[in-house]
Amino acid sequence: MDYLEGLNKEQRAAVEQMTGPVMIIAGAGSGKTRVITYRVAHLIRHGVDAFNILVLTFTNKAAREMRERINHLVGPDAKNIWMGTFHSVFAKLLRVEADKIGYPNNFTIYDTDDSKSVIRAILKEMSLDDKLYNANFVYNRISAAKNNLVSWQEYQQNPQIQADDFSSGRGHLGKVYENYVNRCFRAGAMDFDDLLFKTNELLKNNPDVLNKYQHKFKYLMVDEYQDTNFSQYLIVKKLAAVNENICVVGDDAQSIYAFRGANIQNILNFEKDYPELKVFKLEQNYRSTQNIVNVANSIIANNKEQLKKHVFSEKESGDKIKVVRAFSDNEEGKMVSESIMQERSSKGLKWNDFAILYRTNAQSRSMEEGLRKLNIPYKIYGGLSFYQRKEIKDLIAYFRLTFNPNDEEALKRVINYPKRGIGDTTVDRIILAADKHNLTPFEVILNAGQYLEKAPASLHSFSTMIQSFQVITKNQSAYDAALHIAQHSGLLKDLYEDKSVEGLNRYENIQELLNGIKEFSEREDIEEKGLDVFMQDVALLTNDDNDKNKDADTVSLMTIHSSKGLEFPQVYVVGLEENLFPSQMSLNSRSDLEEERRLFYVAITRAEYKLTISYATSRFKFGTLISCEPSRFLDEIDAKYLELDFTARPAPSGGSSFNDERNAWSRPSTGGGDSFSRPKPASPVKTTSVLAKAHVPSPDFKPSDTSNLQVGMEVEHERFGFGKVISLEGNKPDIKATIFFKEIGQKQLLLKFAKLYILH
DNA sequence: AACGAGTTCATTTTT
DNA sequence: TGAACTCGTT
Repeated sequence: MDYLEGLNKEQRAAVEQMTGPVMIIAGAGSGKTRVITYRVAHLIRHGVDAFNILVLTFTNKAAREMRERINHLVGPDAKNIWMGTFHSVFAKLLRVEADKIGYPNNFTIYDTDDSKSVIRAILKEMSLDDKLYNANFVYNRISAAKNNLVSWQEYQQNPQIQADDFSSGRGHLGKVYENYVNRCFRAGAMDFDDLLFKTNELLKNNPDVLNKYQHKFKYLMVDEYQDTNFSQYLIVKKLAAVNENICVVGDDAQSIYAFRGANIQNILNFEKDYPELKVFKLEQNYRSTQNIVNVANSIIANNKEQLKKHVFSEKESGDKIKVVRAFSDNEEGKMVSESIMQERSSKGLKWNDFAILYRTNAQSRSMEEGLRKLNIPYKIYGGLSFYQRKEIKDLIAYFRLTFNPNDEEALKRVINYPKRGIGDTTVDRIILAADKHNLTPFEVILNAGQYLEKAPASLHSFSTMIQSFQVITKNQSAYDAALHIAQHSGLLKDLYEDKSVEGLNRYENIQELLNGIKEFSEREDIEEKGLDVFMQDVALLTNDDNDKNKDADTVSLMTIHSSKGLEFPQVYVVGLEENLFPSQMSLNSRSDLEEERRLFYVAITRAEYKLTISYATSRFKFGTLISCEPSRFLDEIDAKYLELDFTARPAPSGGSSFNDERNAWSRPSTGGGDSFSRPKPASPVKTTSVLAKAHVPSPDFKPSDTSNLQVGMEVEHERFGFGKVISLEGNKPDIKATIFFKEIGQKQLLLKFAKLYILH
């Protein structure tokens, strides 16, 4: 068992505890992934069948990484382990068992945009105030309900929830929830939360199914357990109920997804659920210097809710943490870039050794600018992923529609893109008819003549096209089918004809997707490689699937959230300002603020030996310059670990004690004192439209019937004023009139739209 | 039906 | 700043 040699005592004990309920509390940098992968390897070496192991992670990346490492330890057997994110594993399971819950097994997975779009449509149909019923708000509310396994029926019956909704004037939320669920069901679609919600439903209502998977998954492991929500918690609990070989790994200090329903209580519940529980604490940090670990500890000590543990490092104490102040977000980017440039050359490092971490994606811009100016290669992780780009979603919508014509969001997306003369009015009529006859929109289109008053021929050719795609996908490889659809939908041509820079880019992205599909169809390691199989994973893929130049030497830029689990020799955490980090949204409750603090903890503990923190005293937000206060988190760090670098601007007269430094955090003295206080002019000059100086129509202005309009007549136009008809051309409804207006000159107007009052 | 100009509004984090 | 939506013109 040579591989056990590389583990410390606690790690090894955790690995060797193969049966029964196990909880591993793993401090940052304590070798958590190592323990999980070794533990899996250990199980397999002790005769556990890989088919009986289920490993659940939070991100695709973690799953991939783990699979690679396990593969390395145990060889090809690794591929028989069920390993993946909660969402992907249970999506797979649901596809097998779909019929038990009345879903087709080719169900579509709606992403957040799709879900919100459905909600918007419902709100519109119910004519609810879209301020009060903001789609984002409604989505989050429904999502929270699902994550807590509250069905729409329960939602509507729960007095507490109803009281809440009524008191906030949103008494219809329960009905919206109901309609949303039904609409998704009709479309054969599940949203992200459904993948877990429906799994619970499935396991609850089908004892035989539950039994089957309880015996299949004899050994369960859950990574990042602190990030699980109630829905996930319950699935795990149910699956583990027979064998109770369940091992969860987590760190309460790194719980940063409560906003998405994650519940720290799950760790506490865990102890209650399994009295036999064995707990292992991994407290030695192998990643960072003592200074960094100490700073992290001093930050997290401000949180009330946490499990007791003592993370320590035996590495050297290392450099102090550098704090940099800039006077603007752009300067912050510049200073960080210069620092990276300098560190790299003086220490002979690679770009790879650096990461810039920020709270919000929007902050990447000023960083990018700084890096670009110095020609520093960088890569942004996260942000909007490849699969979220419009053109990619468009093509994928065609694929989706081909496999599931009931997919309403896909339908709405492509029915008139590229333009084929099926406008909003027609689409509205289709949906209306679908509601009325209890059909799916696609079924209405198929029988347009029967259900619609007037059915444009374009509808028929559209449905014929989709049906032809269905035939193609049955008979051709994923790549050939995808290419065929891209071409025959007209999408490729439409993009090709757009010669703008962005258009070119979009075209290339489509090519890239097609290449990805080609690679997929040529894979040796899987049996089924139809386009439908490719599609099953797409909705769950995120940022870094097509990571071609993974090994390129670049500086990494990402949000702190997506940095979890990673490490870099040198880390820059930027934007340490009140209302940004901690985020404005977190200031209302203690628990939200504590989550921000844990986020800061995560950021700090990414660094191996050098950590730089920066903030700006002013920054652009929503296009306007605002002045910023340094973050309260800075005050929470013991000053003895810090090295202030305020060289960019003269610091105010230097106080020597730490408390005096509170002033030093603040704005550098840029001469006149509060130069940032009111950058806005007193009068917010409202952009008065051109209408301001337009013609004011006569008080009794009303449009005349213009069907008998003649050349030479004098007319009044609501905005263009008085004029004379010069000529008339065209026929039937498209008559175009050339009119000379006194005030603004000659204009051409289409009579069917123009509102004209005939004077004589 | 399609397009363009203007307006409003929101920005935390991700499967 | 920008995406998403509305409104008016062709």
